[in-house]
Amino acid sequence: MTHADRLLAWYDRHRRTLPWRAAPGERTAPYRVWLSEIMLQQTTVATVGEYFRRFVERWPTVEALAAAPLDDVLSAWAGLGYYARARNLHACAQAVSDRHGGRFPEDEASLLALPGIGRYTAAAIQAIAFDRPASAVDGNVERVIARLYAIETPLPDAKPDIQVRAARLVPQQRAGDYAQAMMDLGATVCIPRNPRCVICPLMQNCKGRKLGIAEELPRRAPKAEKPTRRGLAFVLLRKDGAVLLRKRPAKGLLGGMDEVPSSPWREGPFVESSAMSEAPVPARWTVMTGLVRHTFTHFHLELTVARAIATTGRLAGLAPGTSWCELNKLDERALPTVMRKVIEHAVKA
DNA sequence: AACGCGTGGGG
DNA sequence: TCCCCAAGCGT
Repeated sequence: MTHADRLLAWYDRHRRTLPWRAAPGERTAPYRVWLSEIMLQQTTVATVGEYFRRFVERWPTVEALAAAPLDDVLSAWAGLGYYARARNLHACAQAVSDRHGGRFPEDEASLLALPGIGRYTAAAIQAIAFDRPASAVDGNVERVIARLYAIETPLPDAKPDIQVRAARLVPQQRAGDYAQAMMDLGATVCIPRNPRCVICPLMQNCKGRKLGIAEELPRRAPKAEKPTRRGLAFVLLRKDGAVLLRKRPAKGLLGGMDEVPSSPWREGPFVESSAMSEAPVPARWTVMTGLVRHTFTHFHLELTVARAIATTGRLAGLAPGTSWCELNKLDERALPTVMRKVIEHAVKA
């Protein structure tokens, strides 16, 4: 019995039902495979579920998604993080509609040419949507392979070796099930801490287990410490319960998303009086007690929050790119989580 | 080829 | 409270 046979037999018994997963023996439509894979990049299954359902209900086809305004896509994506994914998702939908007549290509080169589709996602789409024997190596598979072969080289240096070994195991038959089985194994059995080796279908083959070092693998290069940036966020409220928002630049951190105005976020000591000079409008700003803390990929953020009530006279001439949004309609806006926390902090206190 | 890029849950 | 890390990609 080969590695793939053992894994597929396990998968047939333990296959999970997921929103994007077709019934046994059937294929998920390429649009759904693609959409779920983009959402699942660096994001947990539990988080993605509801977003996936909302997206496919609102945009049932790639052409519908391509026809949507980018801002609608960003709003629907709000909270999922890594917002470049949403921008690329939209661009990719348009490319598939325009270049490929609304059908996803099956070959690796064409897939890799689409925005937001890299090595892993191209392989996952080939395998899951088209049952082609492509090797999809994500973080789960890296862990499984590193343990299976007791690869002691730390990531990311071990990646080429892992890629080669993973590719050698891919079966010609049931490639889609195999790809999902490897990821499921990593997500439910060969987990980062306290791996459940005793129920693992590959236990007999696992060199890491034999050596007693499975849980320590994969080793990783030490990561850099995160600096802390600080700033002052301005929540301007209208008496009827609306808040002033502005649009962030199209690229970079939270690119294309909405935010409340704020002073620049900088490392080092926070000087409230100088930050206050960045206020979007002259008003009686009240500095709230407490801080809003948020951690991004590469830095911690501590925002002090100032609040003011807008007087009707100065509402008209606000800077371009700014707009009012009623507090009960914030869900419809492209507000990242950090900004929801800021507004909540300002309103509830 | 490093680095920039979000967020939430678990230990 | 903190650290880890998750179905990675673009530059």
